[in-house]
Amino acid sequence: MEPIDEEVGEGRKPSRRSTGASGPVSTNGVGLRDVARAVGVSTATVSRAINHPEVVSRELRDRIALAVSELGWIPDGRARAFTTGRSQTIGAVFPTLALGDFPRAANAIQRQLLDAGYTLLLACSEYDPEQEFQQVRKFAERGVDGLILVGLAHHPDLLPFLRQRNLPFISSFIYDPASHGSCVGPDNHKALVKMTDYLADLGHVRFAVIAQSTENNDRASARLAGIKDALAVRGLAVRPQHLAIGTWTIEEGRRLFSQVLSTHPKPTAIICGNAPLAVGAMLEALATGIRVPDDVSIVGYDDIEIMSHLPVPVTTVRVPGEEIGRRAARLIVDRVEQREPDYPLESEAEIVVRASSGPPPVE
Amino acid sequence: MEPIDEEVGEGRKPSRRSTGASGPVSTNGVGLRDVARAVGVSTATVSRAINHPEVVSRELRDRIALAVSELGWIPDGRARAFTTGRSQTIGAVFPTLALGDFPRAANAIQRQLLDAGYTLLLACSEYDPEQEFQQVRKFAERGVDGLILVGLAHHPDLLPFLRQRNLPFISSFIYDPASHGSCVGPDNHKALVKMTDYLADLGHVRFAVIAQSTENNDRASARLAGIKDALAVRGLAVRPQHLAIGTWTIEEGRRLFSQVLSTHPKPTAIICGNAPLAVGAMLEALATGIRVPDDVSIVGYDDIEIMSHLPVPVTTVRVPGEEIGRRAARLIVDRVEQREPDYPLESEAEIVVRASSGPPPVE
DNA sequence: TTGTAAGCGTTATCAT
DNA sequence: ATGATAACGCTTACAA
Repeated sequence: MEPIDEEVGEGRKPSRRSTGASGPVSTNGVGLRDVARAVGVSTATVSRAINHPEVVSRELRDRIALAVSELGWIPDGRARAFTTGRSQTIGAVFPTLALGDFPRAANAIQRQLLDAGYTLLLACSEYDPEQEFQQVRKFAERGVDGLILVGLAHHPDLLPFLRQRNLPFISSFIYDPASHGSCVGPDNHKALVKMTDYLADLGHVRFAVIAQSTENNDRASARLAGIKDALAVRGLAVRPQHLAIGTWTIEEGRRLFSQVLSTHPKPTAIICGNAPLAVGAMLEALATGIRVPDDVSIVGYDDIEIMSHLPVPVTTVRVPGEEIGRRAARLIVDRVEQREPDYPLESEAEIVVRASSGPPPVE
Repeated sequence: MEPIDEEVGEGRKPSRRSTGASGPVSTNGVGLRDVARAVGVSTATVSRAINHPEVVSRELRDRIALAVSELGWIPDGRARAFTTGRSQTIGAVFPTLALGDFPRAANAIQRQLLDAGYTLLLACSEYDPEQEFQQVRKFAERGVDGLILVGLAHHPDLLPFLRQRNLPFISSFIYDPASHGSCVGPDNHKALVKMTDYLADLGHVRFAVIAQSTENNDRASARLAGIKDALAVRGLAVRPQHLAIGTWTIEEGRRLFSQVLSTHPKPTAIICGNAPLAVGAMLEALATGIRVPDDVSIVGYDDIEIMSHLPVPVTTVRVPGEEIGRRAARLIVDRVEQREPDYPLESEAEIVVRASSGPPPVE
């Protein structure tokens, strides 16, 4: 009844490559063929039973499922990716994992992707467009189905590259309505307008800003612009000596804080461009006996846990990192699978008012 | 001179799959064939020119290189992975990215892998062996060449699974000489023996421990055991009411700190099992007017930046996360490529003494 | 509902 | 040094 390939198929021609146990292939040795042979059906049927169960008869489906688990067959993702042209893999390039909401978001992305049947490839650019591009090329070579980037500013060759290869991508941690639905995140500019307005409404007029470099960082730029624009509306501006640019460490925050506070006239409100800078500023104030908010108000960006626990809890912009991550993952998957997103892409950045901000000191 | 396949090869049989521009294939359309045709050589030669340049004549190599860049050919990683059985991909499963040295290590792994020509697949287990196993299976399906895990305690089916599929893996953030060179990290037990000895030598006898659950976490277990063993040597022990188990948030640290400090007799030294717990303990002490180290000494684990910047800088165990990450990456690559590691696998955990620890108060 | 067989892009063997 | 070609494991159009 099934003498079909008794000789042809029995000992599937020994591949020249299968060098035995030490060979590169980790596919366990059992393939679709083996399952098919065990059940006495064709590989096509087994494949269908796996990928389109509804189209295979119940009885066969069960026997196949049994054989699969008995033989311990696991689909070979490499072969699958090869034949289908899909790797079920998404690449993400973050500036770093050691800052603000990035770790949270990365986590959320990965979980969400898992649910959608995808796996996350992760890399960091260290805020260097060159590195980002390199990572993206690497990912493209690896055959990712889509990419999650951070921000909209990239290496000049990056977008052409992606376009040419027809590789879907989205930008995260930024929102720009102009970008036809491929952005997910907060409107950084708006967020800092809000924050600045809040401080100005308290009566502040001399603002200092300590922030990370805006070079290659459109989120940071947008935030700085938000501050300047909000001030401009009121006829205010940040004096040059009140603008200090640095990195994203606590130490830097301390340094820049004392730097801007050693000017005359002193600023009465200090806006920090990221969480470590804010923490550093706060701790430096504490250490040097500067009273917050009586002498100076300090506000930050990113609501990481420490912000609310410092001796003087810090007013900050809360960016919903997890939500952004989840949405970024959904969005890229939807684009890859040619579905329209049916959820909001702009994440509300919220001002969390805590004890570190108050009216300016009376002069 | 080259009429060879004027008709056979000219229009490579239109694949039934090439559905045109919207197809799933993002391989840009240009394949090795096209390069070969353009140069007038066989695909084999082009392949060789790419992978074993030394075996191709200089002249041809150059012409091929030219054609490659002109046509914008990029190797199709999926096809490559398929034929070679190697995906040049390493999977890593971390408990979380939002704790201690994990982000740093993940970063370092990724960089190091890049240098070695590999790409990182990253996932989180949330300290759940079930999730970890699921992620590992996913990675195996995706065809990773090797795995970086954290710790030695895993789902019971995990190791058999990896062994059966002959998939190389290493354990990180832990050191166990017994595990024939597949571990890289600090000896957690030894580290806390050191720390406990340090405190005991200062004169402490009543130790409290606030730490995360040791369930499914052999690093945490080892640390706890280290404390207990070091104390036992001196005939000391942690009283039940001085042992508080929780998670890894600052808030939890505050809660557990006040919990153990509300006992009688009070502990004079508090060992915190991770960084957020230590930060929380420190901030709670500060907030409630408990003097550190005069009333109580507080020590932590992991030397994240905030530790040295709190109003009272925290004595802690410094684990070289970046070094661990780099070594983990090198080690797994070496195993995959069947090389012997020629660098140390044990990372020294160092006690960083700061102001938060001192002699116990005189009674 | 199931089987047959082509084809995915690359690598590597073998022959030249 | 180079070319012809099989093979990798799976999916899917088409035939039955």
